[in-house]
Amino acid sequence: MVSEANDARGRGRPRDPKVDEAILGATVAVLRERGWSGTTIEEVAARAGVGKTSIYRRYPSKVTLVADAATRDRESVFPSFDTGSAAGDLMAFVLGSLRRLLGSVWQDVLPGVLAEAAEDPDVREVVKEAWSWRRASIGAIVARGIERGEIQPGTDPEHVLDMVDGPLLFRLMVTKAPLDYGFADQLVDRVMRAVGSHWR
Amino acid sequence: MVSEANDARGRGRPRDPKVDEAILGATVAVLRERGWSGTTIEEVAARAGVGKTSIYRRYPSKVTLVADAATRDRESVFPSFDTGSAAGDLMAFVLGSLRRLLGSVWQDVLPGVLAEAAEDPDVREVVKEAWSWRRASIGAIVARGIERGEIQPGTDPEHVLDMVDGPLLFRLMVTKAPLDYGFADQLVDRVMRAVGSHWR
Amino acid sequence: MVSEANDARGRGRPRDPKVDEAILGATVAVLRERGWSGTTIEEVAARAGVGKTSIYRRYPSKVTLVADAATRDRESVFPSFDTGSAAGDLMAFVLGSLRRLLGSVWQDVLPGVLAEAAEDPDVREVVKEAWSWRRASIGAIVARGIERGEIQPGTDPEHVLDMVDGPLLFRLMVTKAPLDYGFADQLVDRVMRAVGSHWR
Amino acid sequence: MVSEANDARGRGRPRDPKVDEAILGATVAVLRERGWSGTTIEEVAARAGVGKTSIYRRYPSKVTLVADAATRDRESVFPSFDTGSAAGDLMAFVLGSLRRLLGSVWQDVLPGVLAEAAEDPDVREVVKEAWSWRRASIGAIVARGIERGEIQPGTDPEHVLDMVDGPLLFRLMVTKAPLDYGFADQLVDRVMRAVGSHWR
DNA sequence: GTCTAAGCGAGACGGTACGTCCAGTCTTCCG
DNA sequence: CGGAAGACTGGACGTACCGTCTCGCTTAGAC
Repeated sequence: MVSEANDARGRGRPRDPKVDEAILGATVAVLRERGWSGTTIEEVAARAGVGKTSIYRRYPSKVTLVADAATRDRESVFPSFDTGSAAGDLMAFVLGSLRRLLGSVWQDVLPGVLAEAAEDPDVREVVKEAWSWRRASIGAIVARGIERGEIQPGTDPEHVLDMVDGPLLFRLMVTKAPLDYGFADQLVDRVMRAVGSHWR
Repeated sequence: MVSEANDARGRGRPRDPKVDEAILGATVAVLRERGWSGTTIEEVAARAGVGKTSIYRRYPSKVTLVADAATRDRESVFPSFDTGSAAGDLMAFVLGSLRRLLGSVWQDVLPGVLAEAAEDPDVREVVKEAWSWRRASIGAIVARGIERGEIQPGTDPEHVLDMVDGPLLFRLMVTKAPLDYGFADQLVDRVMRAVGSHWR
Repeated sequence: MVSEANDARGRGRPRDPKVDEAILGATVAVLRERGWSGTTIEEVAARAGVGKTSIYRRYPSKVTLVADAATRDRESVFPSFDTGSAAGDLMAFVLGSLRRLLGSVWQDVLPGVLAEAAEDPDVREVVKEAWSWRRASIGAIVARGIERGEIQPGTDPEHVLDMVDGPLLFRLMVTKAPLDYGFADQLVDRVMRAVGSHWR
Repeated sequence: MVSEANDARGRGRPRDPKVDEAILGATVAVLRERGWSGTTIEEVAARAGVGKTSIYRRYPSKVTLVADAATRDRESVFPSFDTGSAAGDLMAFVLGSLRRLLGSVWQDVLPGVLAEAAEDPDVREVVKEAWSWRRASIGAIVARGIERGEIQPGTDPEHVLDMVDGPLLFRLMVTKAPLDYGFADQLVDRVMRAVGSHWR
């Protein structure tokens, strides 16, 4: 997400990668102890031992900074491996998601980021980008499932994403219901009932 | 949510109901044209021709004000009538939800409110409260379905809520995918496959 | 110079005179220990235990704040009393001026204020205002001198002001030559030679 | 004032005189359209098509840059020629001063430079240096006048400088009264009355 | 003909202060 | 005493420059 091809190799002093690191590190630290709304650019800058300018030069807004920091906090992406069955793949994906989510700052910042995204199209773009790997993973799982005959041909991966991430988000942001193994199990069961060829 | 019972009938000048109205009206107007984060108590007060004090006397925070205003914007609650079948009841519920949501300020306001709720337990309480009628409606639908033998006994209404409001929220806040008749149809189909006794 | 008729007696909380005092006091203190350019609104606010807003509400700029503070620092105006002779009056005026100037913050801030005045017409107005009592004093002295026959009729007080404040300013800002009794003596002598009827 | 002797003739690339020119030209331009305080090193650099470093390599501060630029803007120094009488010499000097002053950026820049000088001893040195030719000119005029018997022996040229540059500065910075022929005439008259042997 | 120190434009760096905006509270007067 | 007005403290915002520091390059005298 760092983007803007750094190999512009334009003239002038190049950006110091240590500063990049310091900013992201400080951002994660502040997020952890102050939460989304308690996080200010000012404090991040102070904590990173960096001028505010150096942050604004890299990120146009708090939300882009935080999104980048959260993305890097843990390597949020994990391999979508082939377990041999669609249900297995899904289970692995859901459990992996939960594990990463619960351990990272994403859990704290997601509501704030999504709120911002609702108002700013640029942020929306960032969010979509950040979600694309999930879309891709589900797509792969569904494709393999169809090949194996476990999932109905013509199944739209987007709907599967609705079924997986929808309840997850709902619990995270509204009901605060637990995101545990039982939840994952039910999720997989529902998906397989909805799009499976001969589930149970 | 209109604040505490006004019939304290204490001494002194009673609250002016015109002020209540002016505040709520101005809040909705400002929300519509500035969005959640662009809405400030200051502007609402100015627009309503009211002192900031008169707002703070009624609402402890922006989020409670907005929640009240949004709730009244359209009567967001609607009766959950009995259509004769579980699938019909669900369809009615989902379509009603969509109709109310898409026409009201809730749609603009929800992400912001949920973000606030993630950090402030008081707000979380408000949100839970605001969601309770949906929980109740789903509960009633499920109960009738079980009675009729359409829905598996022991079905947890909470899971059904996950399946209905989860994707809805996900589309609203993340993918911005359409919330239309087709979506509603799929939603109902999935729910019935997941918890129906002999769907299709 | 506080101006803006406070007796608008409009509704709303009236300005707190303690805040006025705190601001001016802090300004003088900061000026003394940091000098003109080292004085920041930020520090004045902090020192006064006052929000920056409360300063900006009263003064549109640093220079107006400082001008007001300096004016009040010592009652810079002093009575122009009648000593019986034009030379005596002038001497009293010059010595009084020196005494007040050297003891107040004016000495430190004058260059900065005048620099600002050179660029901002509003500030120029403030300066003119602040100088008007000197113009008036000289005017009175000249008038009395003409009456007594000591000063040539038709003498323009403005020129006398040139002769008095010009060298004073020049020494203060350029040569840093001493502003002492000898200087005052010479000043008076020159003025009397230039506009006196029969000096020496 | 062009900075230190360039004939160090050390190794390395010599300074590009085009850069010198570009900097000074841009400085004058920016001074004219933005005034003293609106002039920033950053803009001068941009306007000159030059790196900030190239300016800082030549001038340690804004004030030295500006002083140099202003000095070169017009050849501010002019010969103090012998007109045959002290009054004539003085008149020539004053009129020359006015002519140079009013046409150059000095007029805009002087207040700012003097304000800086009030706080920074290094700048004060620069100012004193810049004023020395005036001191010298007046000295020469006074010396010739004494020789001719027109000016009282023992007259301190410094006082004459007070009487000439004082009112000039005062009008320039405080009263904004006109600096015209009449003013010059009065100035000369006053000086001659104050230090002349038998004026009129 | 290399070497090499200095100059060059560009622009990132840590900082500081700016003036603005809101939050939520407090204080006045009017009805 | 309720309500409107608006001043209060406080703190983050995003901007603008400061003066310093790399960068990769050019220039031209010294070797």
